[in-house]
Amino acid sequence: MERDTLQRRAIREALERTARPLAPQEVLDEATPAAPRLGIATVYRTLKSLVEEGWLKAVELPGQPPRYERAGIGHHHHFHCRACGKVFDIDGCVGKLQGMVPKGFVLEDHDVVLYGRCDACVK
Amino acid sequence: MERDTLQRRAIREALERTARPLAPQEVLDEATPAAPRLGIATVYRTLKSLVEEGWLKAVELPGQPPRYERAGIGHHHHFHCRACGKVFDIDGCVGKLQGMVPKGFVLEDHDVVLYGRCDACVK
DNA sequence: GTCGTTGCAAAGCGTTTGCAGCCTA
DNA sequence: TAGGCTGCAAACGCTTTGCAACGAC
Repeated sequence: MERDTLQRRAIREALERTARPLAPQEVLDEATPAAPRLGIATVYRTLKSLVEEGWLKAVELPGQPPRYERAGIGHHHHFHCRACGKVFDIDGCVGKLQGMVPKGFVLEDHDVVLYGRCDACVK
Repeated sequence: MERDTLQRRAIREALERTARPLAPQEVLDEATPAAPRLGIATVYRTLKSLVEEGWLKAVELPGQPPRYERAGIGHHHHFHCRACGKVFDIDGCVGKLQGMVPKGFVLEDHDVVLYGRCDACVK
């Protein structure tokens, strides 16, 4: 069913090697050295199947193309650098969200996205 | 410079009439009755200029097409109902965000999106 | 009459899909 | 060898742009 190919190995390794969420194009760039003729279509197909498999998680940010990171790293949020466009994982979580919900509404989940400059871009 | 045309009046009125953020296609649907030959290109162009003008604000939600709402209603966040898909404005704001930022990073802004069911869908 | 504005169609851009050939199991 | 996997190119959906006609001032 799930075959072990050079391309999938390269894509998985690219995602394991990088600690931050990657966009499809970034995955292609990271994986191409290990799988030279890799195409963007294969990246999209592989990312989709890895998400369905539960190995990957899609990270959706407002106004941004989806990015992907390894699943199972626990509840966290994201920091989006306005200078370089990279997305970083943020530990910790805000509180008092329940109090913001209007009467009669049921709160099930939440997203927090921080914007600014990463340490590399501040310099 | 800024001319007063039937199309712009129709688009502005559609956005004033509706209390929630509207997607471009929703704006077209709302404004077409008042401006019959209105095209989607004009909607995009007008929304863009209304944003630049400061009259409108783009509302970007993760994985969603951009929506637009009137600017100047103050800092707030959004509640996205998973049942009906509508987006509601939420007053109030979380705290302690600065403490979540990694060392060396500069925090400039943030987004909070709440997910759940609105009062109408809970019933 | 000038020139900003509009509608249409074509072009972009990121993502998905069809298909013939390739390669894993 | 069978059938899943891949690369290429075409198809897609949404947004932007080029252009000639239109209409506000």
